Amino acid sequence: MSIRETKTTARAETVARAALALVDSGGLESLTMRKLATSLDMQLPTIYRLFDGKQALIDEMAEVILAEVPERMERDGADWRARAADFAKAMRSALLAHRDGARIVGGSYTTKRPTLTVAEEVFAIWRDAGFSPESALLACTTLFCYVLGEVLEQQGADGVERGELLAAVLPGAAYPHVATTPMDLFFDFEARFEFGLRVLLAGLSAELR
Amino acid sequence: MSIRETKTTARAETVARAALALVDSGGLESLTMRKLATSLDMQLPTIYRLFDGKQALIDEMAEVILAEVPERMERDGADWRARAADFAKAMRSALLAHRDGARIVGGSYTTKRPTLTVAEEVFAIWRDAGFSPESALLACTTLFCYVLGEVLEQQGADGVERGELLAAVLPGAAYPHVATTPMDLFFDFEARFEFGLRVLLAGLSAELR
DNA sequence: ATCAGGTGTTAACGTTGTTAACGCATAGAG
DNA sequence: CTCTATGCGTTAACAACGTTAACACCTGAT
Repeated sequence: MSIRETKTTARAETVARAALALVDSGGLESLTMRKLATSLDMQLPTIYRLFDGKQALIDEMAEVILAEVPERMERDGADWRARAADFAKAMRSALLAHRDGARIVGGSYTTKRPTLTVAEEVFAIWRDAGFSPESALLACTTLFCYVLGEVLEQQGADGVERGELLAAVLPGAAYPHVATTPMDLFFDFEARFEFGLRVLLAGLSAELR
Repeated sequence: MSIRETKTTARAETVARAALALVDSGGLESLTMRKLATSLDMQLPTIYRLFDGKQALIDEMAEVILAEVPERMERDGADWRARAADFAKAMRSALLAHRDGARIVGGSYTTKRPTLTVAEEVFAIWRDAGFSPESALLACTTLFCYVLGEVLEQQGADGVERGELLAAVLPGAAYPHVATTPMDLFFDFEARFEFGLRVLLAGLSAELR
């Protein structure tokens, strides 16, 4: 029955949200089926009645994260470049909104409604701009992979002491170029994203001609 | 003593290579300290004398993967665009050379010699092309993150049945743009990478001016 | 010959993901 | 109203995992 089906998935979504809260406070490695169960005042095997296993849980968590992407889009630009930038920023902020968000999304593979909704909206951006269906798909995957990789690196650097990297760079005789680059920028992830997004949009402009 | 130090790291590298062989045949989740020990005919705690824990092992594996990047570069182009493409292809093939290679590299964070060697060589590409130190760094991180994200998606799609995705797309009334895009291209990762690389290089050309 | 420091081994601890088996309630059929 | 079947929650347990303490060994310097 359709009503019972939505009821079940709504429950699964609640559990996935609780799992995300656990990850937010302790990182992905701290996510445990037992902790999740006690945080929800339910018993362990009850969770296995909602998900086929831990990976299915993580897939649902990825879905919850991606579902926030359309909500974070502003859609105020008519220009396709503004619309694409809008999407990229929304996806980035959705991934950053939860600790290890990029690892959760990148490690799962899903084909449910939120993913398709995002895909539909993003395809429209490039189709409206005049890209061919093939180029629109490729533009979509390129931007998606870049944002995913960038946030992955940012969230992976969270637990790392920056002095460690900067100190390793100091013995500069062997690495002259490394020694003369401003490594503070390496940790300025806003600047990195701004640069990468600008470069990608410029490249896509060239592709359009 | 320096000799003893290199001796130890050479042993650690051997163990990391054996771990990579295990991952190659069974995926990253199948990597177990116990299996690794028996595959090397050594006892479990011996491995803990070489690595502080499983994450340190994975860091070393990432280092082994990245160490192959310079070896895979051809360095036959004088044009900075050819050199940058050379690096990107070398990094991609190094990540693809081992199952879950992108997850291993993306999930670890290291500052040892192979990483710095790669960084040095890649920085040189853009510095020689006339980029400022800041732009060279940002160009490097942008390209790195894109390649990482792209390979991550490719290797994540390995275990997925393609018909599943294509079938999910079929109920096309709700998703007109999705339904009219050639989804086979989604799994043509060579074409995806070629497109993304071209776009990035075009965008970086624009940045140079 | 003695002693110290690194190397390998045995055994175990606490946790993890996952599942089998059982009891309960609730709803539909007679 | 009674009987029955179907789904849900609970108890208990399994096998496997990462990690570490304790001990035995061997080698090389004093």
